[in-house]
Amino acid sequence: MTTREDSIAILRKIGVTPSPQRTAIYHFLRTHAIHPTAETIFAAVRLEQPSLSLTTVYNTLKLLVEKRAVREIIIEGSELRYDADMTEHGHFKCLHCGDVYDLFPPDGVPLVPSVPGLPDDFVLKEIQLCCRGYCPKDACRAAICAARN
Amino acid sequence: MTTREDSIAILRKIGVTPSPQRTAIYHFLRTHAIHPTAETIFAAVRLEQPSLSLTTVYNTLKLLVEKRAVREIIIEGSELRYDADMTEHGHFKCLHCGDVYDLFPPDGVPLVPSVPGLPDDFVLKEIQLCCRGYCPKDACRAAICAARN
DNA sequence: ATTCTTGCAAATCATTTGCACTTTA
DNA sequence: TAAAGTGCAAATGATTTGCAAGAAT
Repeated sequence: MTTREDSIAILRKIGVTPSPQRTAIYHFLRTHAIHPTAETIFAAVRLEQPSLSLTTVYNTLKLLVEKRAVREIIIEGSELRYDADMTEHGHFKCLHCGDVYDLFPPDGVPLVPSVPGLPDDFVLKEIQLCCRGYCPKDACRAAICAARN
Repeated sequence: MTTREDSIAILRKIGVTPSPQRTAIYHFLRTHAIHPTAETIFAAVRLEQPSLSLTTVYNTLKLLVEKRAVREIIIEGSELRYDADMTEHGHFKCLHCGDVYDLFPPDGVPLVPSVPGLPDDFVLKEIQLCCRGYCPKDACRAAICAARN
């Protein structure tokens, strides 16, 4: 489940005091798998916590990333996005509509089975896979031809 | 070869007027596979062109990316890096020393053989693969244990 | 002479920092 | 009441934009 209680329990487990702000931010991330930016999180959580500051959003995100409860993902330069789903998965960004999709490999299949060209003496800790292309929406399919210029 | 003449010829071929600034920027990228930031390029090219402005570096990079002569790569958030090598390859960043390595798959092996979890009706245009871990340098290997905290 | 290219200065956007205030243990 | 957490305002860093001056066709 993904109740607020669960989110609080996880925060406690990782040694983060579940203040109202932190709880709201983390719970928002857990219930909205939309890879939000700090700004998006701020706008959303502010609705229930009008006194919330952007600084607190940044502080909390930094803390959660350090505690490995949240992952920073890079989909395009210049802004970081956040994801509370720590299972291994990649991302796909539609070049037309801009939507970002999660790519979950089927059970038992690693996201990247092996990294071609990585020498044996390198120690791999994490993989970021981000693909770009066109999603199946009609408008986006139509844009494929237009992009061939 | 990677002579200045070659760089100029490529710029001509893609319809970019090879001004001294553009030529110097593009040639720097072609001869320094170090994934430089705009700032790094600026500092380097400025040595031979003291009047060069950072704006011109950004303008030129944007133009070269549009013309697909250069690729924007994202290795960590907050800054874009540039790469004139358009062959398919990934990157590996050492979490200890910060060095970025290219990952060239052996001949005939695709960088990512298939993307697990990508539905058939998505059209794939490009893949960015960025790995993190520890490189084989002694100091970096030693840092692996320290990181287990 | 018109268009392209450059470069300065100012603007913008995401993020961080310094510090004072508030809350909590 | 000491420590932790929050939030405002200012600072920073990367990039973009507006615009005037210079170079090229």
